[in-house]
Amino acid sequence: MLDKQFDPAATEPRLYEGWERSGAFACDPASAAAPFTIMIPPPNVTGSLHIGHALTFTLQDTLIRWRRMQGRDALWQPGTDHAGIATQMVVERLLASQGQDRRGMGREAFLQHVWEWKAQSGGTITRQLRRLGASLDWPRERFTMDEGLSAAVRKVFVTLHGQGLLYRDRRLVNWDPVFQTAISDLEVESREVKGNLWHLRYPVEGEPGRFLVVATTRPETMLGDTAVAVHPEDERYRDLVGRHVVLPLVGRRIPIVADTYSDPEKGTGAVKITPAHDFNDFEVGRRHGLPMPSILDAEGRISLAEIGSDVSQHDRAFLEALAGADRFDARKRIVARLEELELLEKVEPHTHQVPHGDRSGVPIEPRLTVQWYVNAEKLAAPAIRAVETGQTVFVPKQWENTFFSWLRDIQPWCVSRQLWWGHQIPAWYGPGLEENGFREVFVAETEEEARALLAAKYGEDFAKTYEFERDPDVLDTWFSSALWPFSTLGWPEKTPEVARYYPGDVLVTGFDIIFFWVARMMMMGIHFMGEVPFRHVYIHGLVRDERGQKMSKSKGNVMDPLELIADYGADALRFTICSLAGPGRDVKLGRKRVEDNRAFVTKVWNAARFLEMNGIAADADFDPRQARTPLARWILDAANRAVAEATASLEIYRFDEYAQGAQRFTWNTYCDWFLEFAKPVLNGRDGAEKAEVRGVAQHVFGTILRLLHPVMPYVTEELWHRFGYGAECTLIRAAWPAPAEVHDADAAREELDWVVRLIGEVRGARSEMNVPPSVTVPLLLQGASPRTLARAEAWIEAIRRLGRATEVRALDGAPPRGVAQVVVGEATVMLPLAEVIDLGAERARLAKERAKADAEARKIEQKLGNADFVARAPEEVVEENRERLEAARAEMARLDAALARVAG
RNA sequence: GGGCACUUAGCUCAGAGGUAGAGCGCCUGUCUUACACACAGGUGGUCGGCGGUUCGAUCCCGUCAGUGCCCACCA
Repeated sequence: MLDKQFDPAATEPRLYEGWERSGAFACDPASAAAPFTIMIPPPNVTGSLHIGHALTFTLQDTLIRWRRMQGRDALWQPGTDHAGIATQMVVERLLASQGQDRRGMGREAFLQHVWEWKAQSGGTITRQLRRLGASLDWPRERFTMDEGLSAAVRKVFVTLHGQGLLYRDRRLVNWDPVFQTAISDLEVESREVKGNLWHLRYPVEGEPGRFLVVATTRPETMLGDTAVAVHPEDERYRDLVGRHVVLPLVGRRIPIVADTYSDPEKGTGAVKITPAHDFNDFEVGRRHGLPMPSILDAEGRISLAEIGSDVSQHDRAFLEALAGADRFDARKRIVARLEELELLEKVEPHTHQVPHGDRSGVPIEPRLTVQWYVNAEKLAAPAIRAVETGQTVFVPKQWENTFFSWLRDIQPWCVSRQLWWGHQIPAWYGPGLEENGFREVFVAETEEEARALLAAKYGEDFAKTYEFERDPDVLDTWFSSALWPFSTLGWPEKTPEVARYYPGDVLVTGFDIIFFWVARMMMMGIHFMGEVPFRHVYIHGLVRDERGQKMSKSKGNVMDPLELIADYGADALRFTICSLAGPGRDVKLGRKRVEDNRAFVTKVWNAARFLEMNGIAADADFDPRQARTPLARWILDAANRAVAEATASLEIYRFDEYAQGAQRFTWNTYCDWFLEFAKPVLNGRDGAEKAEVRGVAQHVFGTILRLLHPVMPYVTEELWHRFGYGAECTLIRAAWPAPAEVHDADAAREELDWVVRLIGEVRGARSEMNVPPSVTVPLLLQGASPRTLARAEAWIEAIRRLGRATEVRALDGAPPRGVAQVVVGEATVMLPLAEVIDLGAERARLAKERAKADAEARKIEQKLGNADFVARAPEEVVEENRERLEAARAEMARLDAALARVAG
């Protein structure tokens, strides 16, 4: 016996273990079936499952389970990401709480700690993925810092370097003063900051009392100014071009240059140029051959190292006191000092966008350093073409615009990070200098190979004793993530997996990593594999709370998927997510929604209990083609259509349509109508009809279990076994339902439609008249055709039960006094309710029905009265309207007759 | 500043050039032997404004307004 309710907490983990143990998740490289591949977007190894994960992984699992049931050789590749900065940050914080710091312990000891942390907490997210029901091929799990994946990283680095697509350059980078590392453009986010615009007076050389006023939001950078730029056509400053100002505090003599970068509309029209601390200024500096002194160190503190060996530093005491000051502190002190010197013209409040490190949350500092860059422009071109030509298609399509807009204006990708946790750059420094003044470098996959290169240049003897210094930097985490679609399959080895599972079928992810990850996988995939990494990119929205607010810790509206699973079961959460996942829409998730959908899980469970109570179990011998009763043919036909719609929806990633459609069929069609129609038959005499209804009940229930399995795997799997459709944990590999051949489905549909309409009308009238269900009455048919009477006869038991009727028969003689009446097709159905109903209310009800029909008729009359419509609209549309008009008029006539009968 | 999306019932959202829909909420009945996490019925919308195309526009085009998001030189 099934328990009164499904118990997810007890059942789900048991089933998951069963699946995993039986190898149900495993792909089969030797299979003859067509592969279907999804690469998991690898979560941070030390992370834990949040609601956004629940969304993306539910969708992926739904696809994988569905394709697996379709007989595809499904691979959902699992794995985790080392997440350089994020992980290093976590471990550093942990160490700090123990009074330790990484610099104190050194690189090796620190990395030891990170690996320990990974060993300790790295299993969390994979455990949680299991709890969600994610059917990943676990034995294939990879980690971005596995030996294999690291080999792929080295191979790619060396290859790109050899191709000239990866190189060192000295230019401004986005420097994060907290983590003290370069970060890429993507790791920078603009935040609106309320600051000031300080107007500073720079004394014009040789003209005492004359000042050139510059406006700046960053007065502290003035120490590094090496020019002032004005627009070449700006009349106000024309005479100053070519002359100099004397930089206050520092005393440096700096030129006034003409450059179109200067915008006469902005500020004062004269802009100070600090090439080492501003991206635009850097370009101006390059154009004018300006010196580029850095005045801030790695931590964003004032450094005088490059400031003034060649200048007078006429405010030497102030500057020396300033050395080592934090940039924001320095800002205050410099402003105060300039004010003292009457060099501060004015201060205006100014709100502007300031780039911040996305992890550290502090303003980034442009900093002049040597870093490794990837020539992204070269790699981007084929990636753009692949999407233009449809080799990879985004769903929804509009995300392609986003993809294009970024790639078409892509900047060199800074891939080196001054961190310890990550793939250390495979480059070793030699004794010499290169032409550009950079240290001589040997790039190779191993130190031996690098040494061989060194030997080739300097001789064996030298190479034998030379102490190599390896580049201490590591690579951007996204460098290894970009290789994920093939590195996980064993590349650069020529494995069967690489041949079989690359390219993947679909990448499922959020729009927030289109640039970080999708675009880079496209670039690397095409470059190294010669083919796009995936055919489709399905982009889903964000999970928000029920009011549409972004979830955040500070708002306190964060939902924990594991808590929801604990409270309502994984099936309920998964179903909720799927049914809300419309294309291009955020998922607005509330606890109530999950609770509501738990009711659906329960509904399926209860349908099963009903079958069980009637002794109905799986019966493989039932043949839908032999079905002859209208009820069986009708539900088989409805199931066929439900399956076809579900399949079509999943094919176009309409998870919402799939989930809602499957739910509608299960609940409204199978439970509310089919099972109700089945009850009288099941309670009746044994015989062919009863046997067929029993057969079709189990058959369609089996279809429902399969239909729902991708989205609610647990409850369906449990019932699959309990009802004998298959052995334990085998639904996961059962075949996706195929349409059954149904004998004359149209006739069955037409017949059942009539029964449903009749019962619906009768229920509606009774309910509106407030007739209690305990009162049962005969249904008297007036004007019914012989066919209708025959149908009424055939369905008498269902009509009695669901329509609260005692009998159904043709009206003979005059209608009784005090009837409620409804019109169903050609017939008027009378319910003699003289004792119970209020005639006035019945009149009002009929009048309302009549008004509806009347309005409908008028609308169509007007349309048909329009000569243009009749002449120009397609004939079938005109004909359809004529038919509808006729039907509306006929209904009105019947309602008029009904009204006449109850006229007071 | 550039771009994308959205605006349909109280709420969350489907929708098709030709009869406006679902779930939730609300109201009314019902503990009808699978299910009150249920059953039955009902209320509720000039489909954001204004133009245009069309026999016909909620749908296509233009425009305006509002909302959200992404990108973009910290004067």
